[in-house]
Amino acid sequence: QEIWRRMEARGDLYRDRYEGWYSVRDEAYYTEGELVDGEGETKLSPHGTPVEWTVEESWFFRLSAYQEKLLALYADHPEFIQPDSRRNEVIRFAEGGLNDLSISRTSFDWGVKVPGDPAHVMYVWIDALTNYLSGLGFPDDTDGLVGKYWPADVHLIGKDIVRFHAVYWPAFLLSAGIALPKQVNAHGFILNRGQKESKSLGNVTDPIALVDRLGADAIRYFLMRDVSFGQDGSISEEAIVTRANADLSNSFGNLAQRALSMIHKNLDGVLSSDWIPSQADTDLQALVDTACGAELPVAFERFAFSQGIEAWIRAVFACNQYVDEQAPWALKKTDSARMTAVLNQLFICIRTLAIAIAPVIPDGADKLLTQMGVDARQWTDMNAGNVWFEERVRTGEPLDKPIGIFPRLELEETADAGR
RNA sequence: GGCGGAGUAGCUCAGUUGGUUAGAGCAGCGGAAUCAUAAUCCGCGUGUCGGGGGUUCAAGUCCCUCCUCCGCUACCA
Repeated sequence: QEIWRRMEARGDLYRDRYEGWYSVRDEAYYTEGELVDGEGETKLSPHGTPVEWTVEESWFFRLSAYQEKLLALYADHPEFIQPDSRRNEVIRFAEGGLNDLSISRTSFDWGVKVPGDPAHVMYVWIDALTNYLSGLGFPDDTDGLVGKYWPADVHLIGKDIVRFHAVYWPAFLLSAGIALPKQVNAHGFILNRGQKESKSLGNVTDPIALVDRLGADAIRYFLMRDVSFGQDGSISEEAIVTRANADLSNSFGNLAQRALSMIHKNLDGVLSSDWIPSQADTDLQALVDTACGAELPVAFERFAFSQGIEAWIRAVFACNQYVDEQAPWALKKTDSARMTAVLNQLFICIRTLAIAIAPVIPDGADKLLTQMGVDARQWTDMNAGNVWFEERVRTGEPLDKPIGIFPRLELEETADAGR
């Protein structure tokens, strides 16, 4: 209501009659062109619901007055709408002319009352979008939440609601004299085997059941790794299992398992800093540090999750390669000092890898680091040298026999592969 | 209809402002190794870069046109 009052004070609200084809079931008006012919003389909405010519008193927002301001905003702040393809769409839409918005209804009474006009309740755009602010307590800010969290860094939304967030919402805020969010970033849809999920097709995935079968880590990893953020992505159980087994079980999980096992068996689980790194060791650590401390975070910052994870998995590959080249199981008989160096070096790298990927697979990363005896409080100093390692060595806590963190996933035998 | 995006190896995709023999992962084939979750490592790709035409010394990368798919938006009647 406060925002409403501010917009009204600005002179951007006015009352008028609204008439048009209205569908009670859809709670929406349609233009003549959108209607389809029904039986006889009747008209139907695009969704096939009945419509009738309705005349209603309604409050309007002068969206038309904000066309130029919005276009200037898009031009001055290219990052306001991302990705570029969506930005383009919005600009074209705004250039095509903005009509004033009907923002109140009298046909139902549940909802936020219009100040000074109790017969009207606010329509969905107003009360839904303002939740971003009212959820923080606005206009009251005794908790300091509004000051702390607004303006938002980014509205991360689905591509189907770009217009509300990139056109209507900033216009409302401009009118009410409130700071705009810094960015609206639209992601794509997840498609089931390339098809949009729908009730009528009966191909809706139950996310809870999927998590029960495969685990949240595997699904999160797949979505972040295989779906190019901003575009639609195709999902299937086979694809998730294939990806999780290849990267998490075979490459990363097995790397941890083989390294920790050797530390447990050959060093009695005891870590040591009493070794001098060779060229191969420092090379490996540099590669891992660059991937985890620079490439991944930089990519994540730009919402390029798949690219960030790609850098990470390359570091995992490098570690496996290192293990094979150094062959600590052979060093065990020939050069136990060197074996100690190799295994401790691996321990250091595995920790870095686990911390870097923790946002994507928090459960597995947490289990692994706990198993390694790495204090969760040390997760943040990924780039602060190896101080943590000295501390870890000093504790003298031996590693127990490691337990596999990412068991290979199996597809359900049941031949529901048809769908 | 208008505007925009996409069409690259069996699959999922990368390919900077046009420039050496077009790349990665997965899958597949061959080999090594045996510490490890039958996991790992090494080697192996003759792809009409959607079709056709053009510009250029040189085009997946620019221009024209056509085909297919997708998104946003409009409409004569």
